[in-house]
Amino acid sequence: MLEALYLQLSTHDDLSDSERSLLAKTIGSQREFAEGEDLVSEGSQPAFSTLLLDGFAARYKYLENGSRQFTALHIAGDFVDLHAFLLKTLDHGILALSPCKVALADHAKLKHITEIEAHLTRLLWLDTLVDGAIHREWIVSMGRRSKLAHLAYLFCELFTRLKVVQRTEGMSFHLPLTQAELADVLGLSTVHMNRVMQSLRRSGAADWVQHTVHILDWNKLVDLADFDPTYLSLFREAR
Amino acid sequence: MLEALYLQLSTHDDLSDSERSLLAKTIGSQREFAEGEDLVSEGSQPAFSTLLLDGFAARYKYLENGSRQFTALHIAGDFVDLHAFLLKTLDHGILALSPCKVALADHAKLKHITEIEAHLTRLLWLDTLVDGAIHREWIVSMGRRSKLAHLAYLFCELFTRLKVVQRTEGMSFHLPLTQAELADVLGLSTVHMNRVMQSLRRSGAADWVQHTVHILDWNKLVDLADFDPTYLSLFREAR
DNA sequence: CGTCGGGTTGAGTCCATTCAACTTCGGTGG
DNA sequence: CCACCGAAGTTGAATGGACTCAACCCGACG
Repeated sequence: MLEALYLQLSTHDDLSDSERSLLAKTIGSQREFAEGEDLVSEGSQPAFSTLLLDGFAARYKYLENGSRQFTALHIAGDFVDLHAFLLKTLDHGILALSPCKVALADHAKLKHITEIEAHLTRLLWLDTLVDGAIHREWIVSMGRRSKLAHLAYLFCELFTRLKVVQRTEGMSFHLPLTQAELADVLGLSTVHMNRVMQSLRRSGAADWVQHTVHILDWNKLVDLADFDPTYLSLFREAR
Repeated sequence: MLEALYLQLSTHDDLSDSERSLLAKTIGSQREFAEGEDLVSEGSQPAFSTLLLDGFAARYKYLENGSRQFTALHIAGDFVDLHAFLLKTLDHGILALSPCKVALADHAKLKHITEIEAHLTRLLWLDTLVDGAIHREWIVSMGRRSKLAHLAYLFCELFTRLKVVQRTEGMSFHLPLTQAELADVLGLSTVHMNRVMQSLRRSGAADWVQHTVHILDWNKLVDLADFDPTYLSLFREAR
């Protein structure tokens, strides 16, 4: 059940059997959410953190004027609100973009891990640090990349992350969003999102049909995006 | 010497004397950097983390086309690359925007803290989580706020953070950047940065002369920015 | 006194937005 | 069975925002 989490953590460093079983004991009840439901709502102070077992979810924030911005996309194996364990109050909501299966980890048990298992604590900490590294890349994309490059970058990142948790098929992956939702990732209007997508299609680097992204020319896509996966820390090292 | 760090950490939760002295023992040599120098260079694998004691610094990333984006601004008391302790390889550089005084914390000693002091570990972890929360707000600003609102937001954030470490004077604070550097924060051209700044001045909410920001009407600035400081976790709570 | 970095201004172009219309497709009820 | 409906995608036209390029101002400094 926790395979995807194990895959993610063990990409960064060795994960011992005792650590795996401690994690398993920390994870409590399982739950399912329908597409469009909030996994966690804005401003809440949950007593547990949510581990995404399957599906796609997004962190979002609404502004006064009603516009919405996604600040992160989450996939299987992501601890979508591990940070709430210490932040206490969640400053954003988390939305299921597809049907989602999740498991809940009690904050008290997470705290217990920090008391007795320093190495596992560091791995969980690292998990939130990679999250931050992804945020930084998004900032770079929004500030200085062209919209086409930003989109290409997003596809590179998602493909790389999904591959870690074995959710790719060849050079394709499932991406069950609408163009309007993607627009809220890139900070675009839906109309322009549509045009940027057409421009990516015309480039021949990738395509997106029936909720599936097909990468037609990886090198071209990486080149368009100026993509460098270093920030994902995908190498095993003592932490 | 570590006053600013203590001020920041104790904003989130009580910081005991023994924790303070452990931190003090962790911090090694002090160093000074001139404006324009790199505190840490991109792609490096430092064996220590850098605590900013005084001055302004920025994390930056260059793209292939030569454009630059700042992904964070750092002030006194910020552990500018605490995350490098676990990420190992730094995916970005850190630049001194003013003369900077820093202190270095050996990674081995930080690791030692995680082995013996769970509560302090959580506070340091939290420090990096607040960092992430700030990133998220920047993403929202870049994606969905108007440029004027984005600038107003930045001033609100900086004022709030600087107040914690007692670097404000009344409703003013020192901000030793050029407009070109601010443009690299907001993701704008220098020309447009200049025009947005004029627009902010005309609004009467704030002004920026001789490297000093004067907040003339806090409520109006907050309103322009749609600013809510929750994400900075500025309340003391058991963590 | 000349130079240089930083700030400011104007003009022209291109990018992204809004608004509105139209298509396609799957679902649903008469 | 098919007519209708709504959600998602696509297109066109007009507006306004942001960029580039270029010029110019100004104060600090050698």
